[in-house]
Amino acid sequence: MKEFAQFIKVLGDANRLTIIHTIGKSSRSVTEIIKETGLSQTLVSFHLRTMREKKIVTTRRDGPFIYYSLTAPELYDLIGELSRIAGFDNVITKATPSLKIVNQHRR
Amino acid sequence: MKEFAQFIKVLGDANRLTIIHTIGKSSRSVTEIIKETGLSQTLVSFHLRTMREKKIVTTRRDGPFIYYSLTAPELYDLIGELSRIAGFDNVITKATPSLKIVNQHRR
DNA sequence: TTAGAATATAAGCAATCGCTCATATAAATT
DNA sequence: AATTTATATGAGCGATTGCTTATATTCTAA
Repeated sequence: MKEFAQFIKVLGDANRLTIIHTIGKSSRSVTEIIKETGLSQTLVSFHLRTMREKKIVTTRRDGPFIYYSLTAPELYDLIGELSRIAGFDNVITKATPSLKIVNQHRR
Repeated sequence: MKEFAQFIKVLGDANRLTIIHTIGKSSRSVTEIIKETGLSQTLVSFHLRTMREKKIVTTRRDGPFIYYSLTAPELYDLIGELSRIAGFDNVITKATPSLKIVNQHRR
């Protein structure tokens, strides 16, 4: 039970949900995730690690790129279902990551 | 998105999942929850509050008792689904507090 | 073999979380 | 009215989380 709770807890973060949304339909490289979410490289790698450790995502290397995808693709729709019954009108499939770019910091 | 993430985060706690399991099929008073989960009164009330605030549970008063139930009953099965696809063999519908000890030894 | 991309990791810190203790409120019983 | 039962709440705490900064690793190309 504790283990399952931790699995859910990892899902319960806005940035990680954004990443899940990004890789949900088909796998994406880290660079692509960074571009599409507007999150910093370090932050994306940071979150990918914790999701990797909980087996939420898996990786495949292709040359210099590492592609991330959901370990269980059904998870994507299930989160959509969850947002629906929780009264959030399917956040996961609607979320617009482009809005985040505004919040980004300059280097 | 942030709001939805917080909703999920509240689900990601072993004691709260235990409580959800307890009230999942039909509503239970706080006293019943305490008995069935083995958690302290204060801890149960504490968790019920955070679930109330996130609208995960709702209450109905009957005399001195306050009965708690899931705001969206489908949540119960959905969590079961989630545990299944996450590879936890439907923790929510199987785990009773007494079984928790057993499950720790298995696996 | 060096440079430059792509990605990961460790350390440190503020914010949040989960819990307990003590106390408060509300309804039922006497 | 006083007591008992049922439930809620606030304050304080150690633990965990999410983030950033700085640095490391891995791969490709020149």
